[in-house]
Amino acid sequence: MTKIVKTRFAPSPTGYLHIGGGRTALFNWLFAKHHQGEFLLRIEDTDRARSTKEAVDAILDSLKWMGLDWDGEPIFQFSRRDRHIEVAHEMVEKGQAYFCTCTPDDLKKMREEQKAHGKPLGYDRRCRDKGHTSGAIRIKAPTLQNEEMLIQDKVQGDVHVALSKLDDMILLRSDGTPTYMLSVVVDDHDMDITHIIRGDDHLNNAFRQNTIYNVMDWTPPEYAHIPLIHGADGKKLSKRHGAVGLEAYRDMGYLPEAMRNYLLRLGWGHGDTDIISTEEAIRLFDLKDIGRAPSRMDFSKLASVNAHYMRQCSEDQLITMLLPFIEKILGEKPDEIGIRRLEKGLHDLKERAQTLVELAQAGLFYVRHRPLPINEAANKVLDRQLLGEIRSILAGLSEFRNDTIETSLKEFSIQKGLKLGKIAMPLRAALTGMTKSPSIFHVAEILGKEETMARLDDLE
RNA sequence: GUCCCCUUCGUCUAGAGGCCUAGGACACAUCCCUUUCACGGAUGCGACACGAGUUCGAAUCUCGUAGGGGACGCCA
Repeated sequence: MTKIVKTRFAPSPTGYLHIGGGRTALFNWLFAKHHQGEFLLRIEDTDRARSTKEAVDAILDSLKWMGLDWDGEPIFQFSRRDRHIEVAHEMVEKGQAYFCTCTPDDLKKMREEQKAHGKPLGYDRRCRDKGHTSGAIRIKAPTLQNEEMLIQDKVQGDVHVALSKLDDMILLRSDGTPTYMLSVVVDDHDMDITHIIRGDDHLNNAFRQNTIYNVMDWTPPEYAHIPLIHGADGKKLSKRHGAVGLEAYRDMGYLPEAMRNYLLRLGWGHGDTDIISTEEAIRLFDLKDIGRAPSRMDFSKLASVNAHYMRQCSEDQLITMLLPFIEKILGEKPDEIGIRRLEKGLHDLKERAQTLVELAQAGLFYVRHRPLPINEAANKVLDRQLLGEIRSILAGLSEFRNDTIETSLKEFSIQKGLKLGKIAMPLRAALTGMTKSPSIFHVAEILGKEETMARLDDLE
């Protein structure tokens, strides 16, 4: 009988959810779903000084927005500290861990000396055999010469490290609180986590953590260390690359499904397919298809994926997502008439926007109150005399529809010996205040005869 | 400094020794469509980091070199 697959996402609540963290969460979620397993959320708040409630909320919000639902309640690691402490003492009793009385100052000095002599950095085990009975607790890392430890990583393959490289890390701080290194192992073990999928900045930690599994005689989980996401310049993603927190992407108007698709394809591939729905992703996801090289954030690709999902989205769903953005630009809630116009216009509008922000800007003229602000480019093409003639033609239409408007204005253009564009553009400027819009005949129909006339009259 | 990992178009990737004159997507360029902007369609630009080896044959295997990334905390 095989164990049920259990993964976990374990962010530390010291800030917003990083986009790389979002992808890690996504991979854990997909892997669990693929195997009909469980995906747990554990908040790693053992660093009391840096953990905040705000950060916890921000992380939860972002995960919810991404559509990554976890099983059960989030687990707060610090609440399990008694159990962690108990394990640390058990290791001391087993003779596999010891008390250390070195001060941070001592250690700093030690490291400086190691650096100065070009020696490998690491604790020199000076307290190991002193038999102290208080202080911080350190694990006794195996010291066999010429031996190595092997980790069969699902992404990185076989990775070997010489045991001599593992130092006696701290399990319990001198104030009695457990460290991350101890807590993760105890929690992952107690929670029956079968697969640890995390950033490859933790690859080295896997070896150190395995020494704890070994001492406790526990079976280590499977590891999958995924490469990090870099900025467009190939450097570690940081604030100077622009958006790093997931909530920033929400505010820039990206759709959750687009985000999932884009992040999935960053470092994971399935043949030539670029557009992969979440359902497909669950079906196809496999750790062996994760690449081993770090990948770079590409905003234009994200935008194009987003455009795809916006086009695919029903007008119904789209308007719900769009309204907050409209409201933000407008500075107030649009009225019912405006919303209805906008909704009708969405079908044509969504073809020409890549984000909800762009879509909101492009559709703003539907919800704006008269008189409409006219931008500079539009002002240049406003031929008031010609618009006057256009107005009288439109005024004469008994049926105010896309096709009747177009036909009448085409006739007019032939009559005047003008290209249709010469007529359509001033009308566009007058009705939208811009020089870019969907078919202006269609726009006029949606605005309705009354509003169209009124907007033309506003120009006089 | 020490250890670990990585390396196909600008970017994300396909590629498991002959199917590769290396495929797709995004970006870019040109053209078509067209009332503007988009969408759509067509074409183009463009990569196996380098050097040795193994082999009849290497993007694919081996070894070096170079470059990039990560880690070395009483942070996570």
